[in-house]
Amino acid sequence: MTDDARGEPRRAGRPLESVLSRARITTAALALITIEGYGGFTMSSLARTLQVAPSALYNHVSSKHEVLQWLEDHVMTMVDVSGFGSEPWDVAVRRWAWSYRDVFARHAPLVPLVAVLPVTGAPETLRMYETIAAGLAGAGVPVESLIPAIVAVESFIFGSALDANAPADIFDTGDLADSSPTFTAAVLGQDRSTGERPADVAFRFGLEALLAAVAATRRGPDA
Amino acid sequence: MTDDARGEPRRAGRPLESVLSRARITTAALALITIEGYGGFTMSSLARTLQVAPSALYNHVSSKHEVLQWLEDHVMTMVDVSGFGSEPWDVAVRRWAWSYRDVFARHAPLVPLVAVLPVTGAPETLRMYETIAAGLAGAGVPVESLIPAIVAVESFIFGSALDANAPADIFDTGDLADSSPTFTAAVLGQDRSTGERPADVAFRFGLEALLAAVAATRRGPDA
DNA sequence: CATCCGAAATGACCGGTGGTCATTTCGCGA
DNA sequence: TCGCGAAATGACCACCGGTCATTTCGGATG
Repeated sequence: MTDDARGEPRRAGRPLESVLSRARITTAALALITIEGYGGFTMSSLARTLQVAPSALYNHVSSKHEVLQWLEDHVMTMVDVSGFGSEPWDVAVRRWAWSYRDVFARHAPLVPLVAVLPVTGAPETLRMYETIAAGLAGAGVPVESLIPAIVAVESFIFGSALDANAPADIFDTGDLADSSPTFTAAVLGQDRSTGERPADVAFRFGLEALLAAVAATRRGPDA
Repeated sequence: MTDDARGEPRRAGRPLESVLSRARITTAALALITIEGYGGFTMSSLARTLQVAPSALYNHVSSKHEVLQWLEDHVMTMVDVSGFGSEPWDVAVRRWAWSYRDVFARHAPLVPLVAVLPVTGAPETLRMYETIAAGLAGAGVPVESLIPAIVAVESFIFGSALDANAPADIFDTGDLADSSPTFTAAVLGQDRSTGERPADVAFRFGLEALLAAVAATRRGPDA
């Protein structure tokens, strides 16, 4: 064959003006989900939003799962990493973690995906990881502790994001209260003096615990 | 009347007295999932396993979601709480937490359900909570700290169960390595001297951090 | 200008899903 | 003996994600 861009990165022929693209699909998906929720998010509804036949989507996307992966990577840009570089490391981590949890509490169905999604093909997610890793490394966390620390905090965040969607009466023991006296007492004995949601209290407790453990791994700026 | 001569002589005459029941459905569901995985678990396949028409299930169950909730409660009995009452509190919690994570790593699709499932109607789950609460209370954890502590540890376990299903190369930065030097170095710099899986290293790190925080809330037996 | 390439959109179509419903099948108690 | 009612049935539904042969049409080529 000649060099006329058969498989060239330069598009040989660009006949139709890209009605569909990763960015457009992702944006439309996010808009649709924000309005309708994940329950109403189907390939048909997404196509309808884009003024396109459902099957046209499959010229740009290999599966619905892939759309959700794109969406996940986009959602990750909403996580607040602004503390890194401008604040003490622990303040930055707190701001990041709370924001991270809040964002994915609003997108809980994405949690099982992001937990197993390779960073390849998720550039925004990787960008966030780089920011966190650099921030922690700069704070003196040794290289070999970086990944375990990040994964542990992240796992806690994912679980907490799911938990944040639990109904308020999740621990109502109802007519089984007799068979679980200690637990029932614990539910009743929660500190309700601050107006904080129970899920937030638990999140603070766990986050501070992890923060302390990360702090304990730190080495001074010199060797 | 065309239904006999089906190999099974006692096919007919079974309509009364519990051909289907919560226990039977749950057991069959677990067996089916153990063999086929969650991908192959449908109401049709479940009904086939039970030698019953799919619609017959709906006389005993209101939705597939409910079947999964029953299953979740049953799966909870596989979590090892044997340490409570026979071992020091921290040993008991460690055994429980590792077992809890392992069980739900094998049943990851149930994690988003159990995270928001009210304990009412999940008696086995409640039994476990009671055991944990009593164990911690007996160790001196004050009542008002019980729920936050349990929820925090549980959230961490759920997130870690999802994480345990991540592919080994999840952090492979590939051709984006240049743009994420610190993170890439961290991935390469993981301590591989022990043969432990990265997910296990992270889980240990987080669990010990939470354990230390729980220990810090303890009060002496008096007061 | 006439031609043709090929990426992208189309719409019919597929197998399978969870779920509903009118109907039938009996064991059992009156 | 007979009818009640729990339980199983099978046809049926709307909708899902996904496939495929076909059509459209902008733009590069000569």
